Amino acid sequence: MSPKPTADRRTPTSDPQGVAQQLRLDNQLCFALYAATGLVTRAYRPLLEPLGLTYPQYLAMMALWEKAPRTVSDLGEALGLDSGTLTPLLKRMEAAGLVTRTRDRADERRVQIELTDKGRHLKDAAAGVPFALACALDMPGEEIASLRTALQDMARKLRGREE
Amino acid sequence: MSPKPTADRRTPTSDPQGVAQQLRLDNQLCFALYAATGLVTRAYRPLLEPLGLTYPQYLAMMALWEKAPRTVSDLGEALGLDSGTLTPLLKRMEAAGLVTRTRDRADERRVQIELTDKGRHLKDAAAGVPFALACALDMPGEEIASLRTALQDMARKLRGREE
DNA sequence: GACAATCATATTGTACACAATCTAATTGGT
DNA sequence: ACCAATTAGATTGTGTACAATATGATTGTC
Repeated sequence: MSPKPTADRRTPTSDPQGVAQQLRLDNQLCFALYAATGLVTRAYRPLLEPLGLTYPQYLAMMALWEKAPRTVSDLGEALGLDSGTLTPLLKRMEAAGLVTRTRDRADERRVQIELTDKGRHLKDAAAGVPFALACALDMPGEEIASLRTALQDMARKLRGREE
Repeated sequence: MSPKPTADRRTPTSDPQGVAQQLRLDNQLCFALYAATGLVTRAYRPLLEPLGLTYPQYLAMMALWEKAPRTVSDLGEALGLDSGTLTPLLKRMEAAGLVTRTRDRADERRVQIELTDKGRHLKDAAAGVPFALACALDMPGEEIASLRTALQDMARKLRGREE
């Protein structure tokens, strides 16, 4: 526990104060992000299970509640996912009776995703989810908002680099 | 573009200012987190590919560079992952020659994960990764640190609820 | 010392996630 | 009209991620 100058902890690489600290898990923003995402996903699970949704499906439904019908690629852009992820996800949601997938007559390459009545009505059942999760987070609203803004700013910077 | 009082945007459910706003993707901390994690993972990919590591494997290696040998469950606790995820991941890392997996003689239920020389030396090659990613983030160091702290605080609260 | 309970890991099944590739349809230039 | 380039989805293969279950070892109790 005492950080004495006696070198009782052998550092495999000669590294007084550089790389070893840089590569510590607890010092990584990326790991904090990774761990937080995993925990949030797990916090959603019991809330979404009664609705028959997984967490990515819930995000897709939110995107569709905002705007539907819309194409697969439009949805993919909103969620930051590609067709390899969305196609099977949407097929499962179609099998669950939440959405329909129909080819666009105007451009047969496009597939339009539309909500079914069941899918639309699920919004009412989902209305309590954000509040329930906010309770689980147990953070003041403004703290949540500032964290969200910081993450969105970071995302904007990363998005700018990839195009 | 003009937010006039004329109701030109029909809201499917009667919802003047409540659920529709709550369920908007852009208002969700969870989606900001989800999207940011995906983007960060993608930002790491080109940096880790030369090392032959995926992003979760890189996290596992960081945990092992800090402390090895350690058991699968110990590693799982550090990373927030269960054995169902770690076992195949560690087997791939074993196949890549980075770690060894050996049963503990004292308690045959345990599997000790140890770094190979190749795994240990990979640390030197990984030394530049955190800096390269910090450049990609293009954020002042103190902003990164405060974001990391905020995420760790949130994680602590979520972890407290599940035990 | 048998034996139930517990613990550590592995296995199985389902669900994301993405790179690479394929197919088919549209568009643009000639 | 033709053909190259582009675009939209689907498919395939690899790699996480977790719930549920199985297997085998250890511990506690009698």
